[in-house]
Amino acid sequence: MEKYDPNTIEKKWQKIWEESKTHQAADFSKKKKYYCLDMFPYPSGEGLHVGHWRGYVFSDVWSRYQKMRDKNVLHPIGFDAFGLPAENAAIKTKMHPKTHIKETISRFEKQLKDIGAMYDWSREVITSEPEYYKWTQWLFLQLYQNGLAYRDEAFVNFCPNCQTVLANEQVKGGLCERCDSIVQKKKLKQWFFKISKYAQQLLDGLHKIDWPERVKLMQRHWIGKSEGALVKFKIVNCKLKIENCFIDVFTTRPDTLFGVSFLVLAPEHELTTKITTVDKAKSVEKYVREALKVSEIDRSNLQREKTGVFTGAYAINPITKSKIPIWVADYVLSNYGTGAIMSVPAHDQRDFDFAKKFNLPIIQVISAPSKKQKSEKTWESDGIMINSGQFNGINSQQAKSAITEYLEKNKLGISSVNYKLKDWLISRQRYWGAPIPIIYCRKCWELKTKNEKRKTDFTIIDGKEYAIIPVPEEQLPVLLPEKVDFKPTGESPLARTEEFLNTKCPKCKGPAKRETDTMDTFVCSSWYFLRFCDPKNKKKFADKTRIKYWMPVDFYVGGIEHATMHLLYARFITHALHSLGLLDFNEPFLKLYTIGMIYLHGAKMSKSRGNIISPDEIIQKYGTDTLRGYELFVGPTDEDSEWNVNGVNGVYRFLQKVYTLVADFKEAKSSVPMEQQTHQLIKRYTDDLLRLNFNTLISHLMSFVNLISKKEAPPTGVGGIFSSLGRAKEDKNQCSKFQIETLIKLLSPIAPHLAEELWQKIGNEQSVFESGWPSYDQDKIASDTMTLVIQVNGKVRDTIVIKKNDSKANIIDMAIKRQDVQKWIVGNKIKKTVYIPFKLINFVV
RNA sequence: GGGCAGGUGGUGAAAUUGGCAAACACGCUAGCCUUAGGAGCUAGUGCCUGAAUAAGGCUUGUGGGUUCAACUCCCACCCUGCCCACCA
Repeated sequence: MEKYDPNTIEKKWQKIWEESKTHQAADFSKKKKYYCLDMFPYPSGEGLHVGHWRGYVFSDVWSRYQKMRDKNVLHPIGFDAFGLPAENAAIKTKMHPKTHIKETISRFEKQLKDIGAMYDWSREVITSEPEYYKWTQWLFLQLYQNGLAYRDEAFVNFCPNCQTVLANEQVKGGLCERCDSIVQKKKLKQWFFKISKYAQQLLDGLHKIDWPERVKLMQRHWIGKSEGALVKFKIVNCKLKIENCFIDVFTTRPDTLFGVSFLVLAPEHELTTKITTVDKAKSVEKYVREALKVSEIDRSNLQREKTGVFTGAYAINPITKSKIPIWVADYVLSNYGTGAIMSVPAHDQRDFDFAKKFNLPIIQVISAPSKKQKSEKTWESDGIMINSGQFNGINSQQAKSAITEYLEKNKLGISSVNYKLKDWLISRQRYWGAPIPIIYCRKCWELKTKNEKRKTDFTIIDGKEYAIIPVPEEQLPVLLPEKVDFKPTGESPLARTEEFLNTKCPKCKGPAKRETDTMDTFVCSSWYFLRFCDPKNKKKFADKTRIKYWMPVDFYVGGIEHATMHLLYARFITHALHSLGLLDFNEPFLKLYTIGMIYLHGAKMSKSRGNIISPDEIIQKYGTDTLRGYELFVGPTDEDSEWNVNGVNGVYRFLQKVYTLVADFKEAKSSVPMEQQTHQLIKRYTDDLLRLNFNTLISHLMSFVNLISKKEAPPTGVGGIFSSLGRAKEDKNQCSKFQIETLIKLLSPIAPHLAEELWQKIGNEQSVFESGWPSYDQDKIASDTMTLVIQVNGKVRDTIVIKKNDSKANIIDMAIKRQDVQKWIVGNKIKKTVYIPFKLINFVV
């Protein structure tokens, strides 16, 4: 008996695959294309653990299946190599990020090659290579030239630990997504991408993509569309220019306009200081100063008591014409709506709390259904309008549009849509990223005529204006200099590098300064799937016809943590490039599959917790195929699962069993043993595969192998999925070639090395992956006899074997006569008989 | 506070979507083999009552409902995880 030696087999086949270039995808083919993509990893010094492997195995099984379905499969891999993790690790190990990343990538490459996946390594991309980031910079320029990238001063998120600003998406619950530090608000001049312009498109696009509902929902929430009205409140005794004497307010409840008893401005609101009366100036100034010091998490703490201060100013309610006070309070957010609200304490809990605390009037304008209303509470739902002049008596839902119409007619407001989605802040004060290809030129600014000086075209550095000059495309890439003191200080390390900072203006050829911030790594990863279509292209980000052939990605596999980061950014960039006429589709990923996390001892695997299982050791002991098998077997791939160290051995035992079964295989003398079961196996396996239930695939194979290695038929009715079909009576290892070939083919996506070896062993010269997917014959699955369950009052009392063509009356008669059935119905009258053909009979007594 | 998942043996889980709950594995028990076993093979293994391989009862978070029949559908509640969170 030969022994299963995974390490020899796996080395052998990996070498053969590599030498024959079998995994290289051909651009253009008569075959149908299939683009299956993993979210490419960022190489960290920690290496991959079995949790990371899960997704790679999953996508590879799917890719190999597609290949056996005769598709032209593109299954590429690369590295998201710029960014904080790499840079921080480099600082820690006192290495240059470039050297560090080189080492970690080569470690990752080895680990990824160990998977035995059908990656096309000839297309590998590394985002920190100039050949790649040249096009990331080019992308920036496309957006800039089309008004989709701009530099502006705003209150932004700053991580004091990472020493850089962050995008909204990278702040989770007031903490830095990377390092969990408390994020501070700072007013800074930064680069933004205008993702907000695409809010509606990004919302609409969700309808046409096959993504998990959970992810779509997260994106919908993040985009956060609200419909309502913008209402103008005129400021009383305003000393500003007349057009500035209004406070704009966004509300989703125009129906409550008669109930507005005061306005509240956010501390950051530009009018706050301008409208404050002299006698209140001191207290308002103090309040604003203190409010800006409070961190975002403290500020958004719901338990916190409301604070605020009166500005001394008043406004006019546009509909009631009554004079209402204007307050400042930090419960109003500056970055949502207009940064100012109309307060309706009777119908909003927050306004109610504020009104109670500062003793402000509460005006009820919607009557709640009598019983539901309690005196001390607000009523936030619909009801009948009261205290609302001509709108009294109608439903508050109708009042919404009626009042909005009234406002529009009288030029006091307009209906309006608001989104939570804010523009994407993409500049970073860190070293290890793609330099922003922008130059600031003082001379060009001075040369401009007065009416050419638009706000978007200049920036202020050290109190002086500079013209913003994009680096011309032919000068790309703007190389990231290597000799840099890259220690993060909150200011860009590149600003300390004179030879980078000082440059020549491409327009006027005079001395100029470079932008010294680098781009958020998420910019690099928001277009890499396009580069895989044509990774070596030196003239374009990718050739148009190649993109047309391969894109969009058919199947995208990765973690759910990117739901409102990478997956949103990549969609935005694709939508943007589409609107610029550079792509003829706008959704990059047709189908998305999210991988669940692997837990060990009830906790997420992580180095800091010390509960990491490394694939390397498992491979050494059991081989890659076993690990691949267990990664699937551990549980449903889209759910979190607990890793069981012993479970791996079960898969190993199974593969060993398959190996000996095939190695000792003697063709059966009898016609075709267990033909029916084999067809049934193909059906069950393929059905589960198509439903992406990969965790049950091996179970089916195990059941099948258990069945064919039985020596004798066990008594009928004993467990197992094939029990109703009877068992083999042939001697052990007397199989048909059909049976063995089917087994190997079905096993091949999961255990490709073993499958290739066994395929060769039974006399095939071509690869098993060229052999096509087995098909089943429905007629051969159907059986002449079936096991029918007999219930009495819903309880199983017996089973009988019936023939396909037995009549209903005949079957009921047979069933009723059974001893185990008689026992329960004797002496009772049968009230009802339920017969479900080929399934069961239920007698109700 | 809002939203979304999920809750099945000692463990990971399965159930063709309303039709035999616990497939397949892990673990455990017994036996065989072995100098030895963290190897292999064979058998058993949801829980309770029973000497039993007799017979019966119970069981999918809890409580109700619909149905001949519910892990599956409906209602209420409890617990766990995730996302968002003073978003006007």
